[in-house]
Amino acid sequence: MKYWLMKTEPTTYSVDDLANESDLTTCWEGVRNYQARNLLRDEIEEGDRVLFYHSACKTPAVVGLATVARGGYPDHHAWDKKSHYFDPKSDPESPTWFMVDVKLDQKLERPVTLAELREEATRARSPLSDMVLLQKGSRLSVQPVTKKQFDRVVKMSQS
DNA sequence: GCCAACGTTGGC
DNA sequence: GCCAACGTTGGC
Repeated sequence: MKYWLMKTEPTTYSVDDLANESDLTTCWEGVRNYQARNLLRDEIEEGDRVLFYHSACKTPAVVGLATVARGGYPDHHAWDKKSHYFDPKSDPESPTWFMVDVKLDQKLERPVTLAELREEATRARSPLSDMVLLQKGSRLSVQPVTKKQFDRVVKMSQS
């Protein structure tokens, strides 16, 4: 099992939106970055765990835990001309873009803010010290986290 | 709203 | 293949 962090802008799609889905599940469509695409297509599998992160908002934070409900499959929005995510270069015969399904396990009791993550990362031997999210210039919308990082973030949400 | 960092595009 | 211009991300 692997661990990931997925970013979403809450004004576009928030953890509450996911909580309001009838089956607590949504497809993670619209990723249009090749590095993230490769993860979605090749690495992310059913059962993997996800930190659900709110970005580009007043208080960026990990706000929920989710599980991958379906591994990588073609993002059909790419060839829907009416979709915001339409991409004329993506061919249904050989899809360019992929997505996964994620299911919400729980909203965190307490969001773990980016500021707290940064602070924790400065502590000696913190598992967060090499967290991708905290690296300068990092803006991958789907990124790997280690089990230790995942567990630490969960623990921070409980204290 | 600003701006640094990064990714993509396209002329050459 | 280089690189300038442009677009996007996302913290602050």
